Amino acid sequence: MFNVYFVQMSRGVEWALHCCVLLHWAGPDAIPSAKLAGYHDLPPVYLNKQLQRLAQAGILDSISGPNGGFRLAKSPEQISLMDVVVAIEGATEAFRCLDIRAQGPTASDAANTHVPCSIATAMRRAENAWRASLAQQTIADIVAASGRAAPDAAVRARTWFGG
Amino acid sequence: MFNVYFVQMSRGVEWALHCCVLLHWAGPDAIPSAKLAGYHDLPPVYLNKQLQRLAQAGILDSISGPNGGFRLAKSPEQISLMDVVVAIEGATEAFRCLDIRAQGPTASDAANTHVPCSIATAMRRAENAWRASLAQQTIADIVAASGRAAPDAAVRARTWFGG
DNA sequence: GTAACTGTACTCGGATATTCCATGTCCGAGTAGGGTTGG
DNA sequence: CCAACCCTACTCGGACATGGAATATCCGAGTACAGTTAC
Repeated sequence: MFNVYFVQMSRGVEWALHCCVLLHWAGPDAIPSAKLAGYHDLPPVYLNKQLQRLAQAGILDSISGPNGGFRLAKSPEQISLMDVVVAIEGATEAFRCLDIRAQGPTASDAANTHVPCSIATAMRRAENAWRASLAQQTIADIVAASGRAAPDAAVRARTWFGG
Repeated sequence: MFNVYFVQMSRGVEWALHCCVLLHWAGPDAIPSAKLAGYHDLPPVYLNKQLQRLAQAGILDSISGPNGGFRLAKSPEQISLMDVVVAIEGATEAFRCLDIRAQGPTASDAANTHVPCSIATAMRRAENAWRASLAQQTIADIVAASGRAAPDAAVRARTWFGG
């Protein structure tokens, strides 16, 4: 019925978030994945794979050929952290409930199968809190916070990509 | 500096929570891991491994020898879901920050290294919401909710373990 | 001089190895209880 | 009959295989620009 675990959140999520911020700072031109990877010494082809997922999710535009690359498909205000997590990790519930109550000698007890599992409910409550927090925060918030913490970061990034 | 991902929450967490509830229902006597496993058709030895961690965390008492097994070391009110998650998964932050800012050509920029990563901060905020929800809920709450949903569950479990 | 064409270099995109961690298993250490034997 | 001893069975506990997913990589498809050539 329910399946509950935590799926691993790959480090690709962190990469993707950084790239979204960098793409915003870099400006409207498309940036090749290799160049984005070079900014943080990430494996270029693997980063490309993560950016593909963002593109499929409609968060980025992908442009082939010379002068191609990736660029933001929406404004930073329209991209929540939840969107990025879902794009990379998939829409599967982080906490899947196996409903192990349905296994074993007591599985046939009628009361079990028609009543939601209290443990799944409790874990889902916690997960929903996590999701709500992610959904509230956007790339624009990250950009703003970074701007306050290190005002020159945007200029440095833009310079690096521009040259 | 920081390392941020989501570590996988093993299904062992779900098993552990179910076992805590079952141990409460079963009464003060120790229950062998094999018998707990049989209740939900779980791999006995592997479940034992998870229960070991709960014992090391002080959530369960482990008793060797005949008539041995595991029993709750605290009252259900004193065991939060967070305690169980930490016991199984370890105390590592679920979201580890790799701080990829410290890599690559811009790593030497002084401003970067002394300022907290905005992305790590945002992700940690979400994770803290998750942890807070887990910390608020206890095994006693699960027991109470299960009792409301299926009043005979406790009796059935006790009977099964007693016989 | 202009325009069409061709070739090249560069980009994404999906199919393919590799590594690592959760999962699952096996055997050893320790213990409590019962049976046995000697007094 | 009683008590001390030993032996067996049962439990946890840590060390050892296995599988699957995340990680990393390679090669093919498509495209835009530049150079070339024909008119």
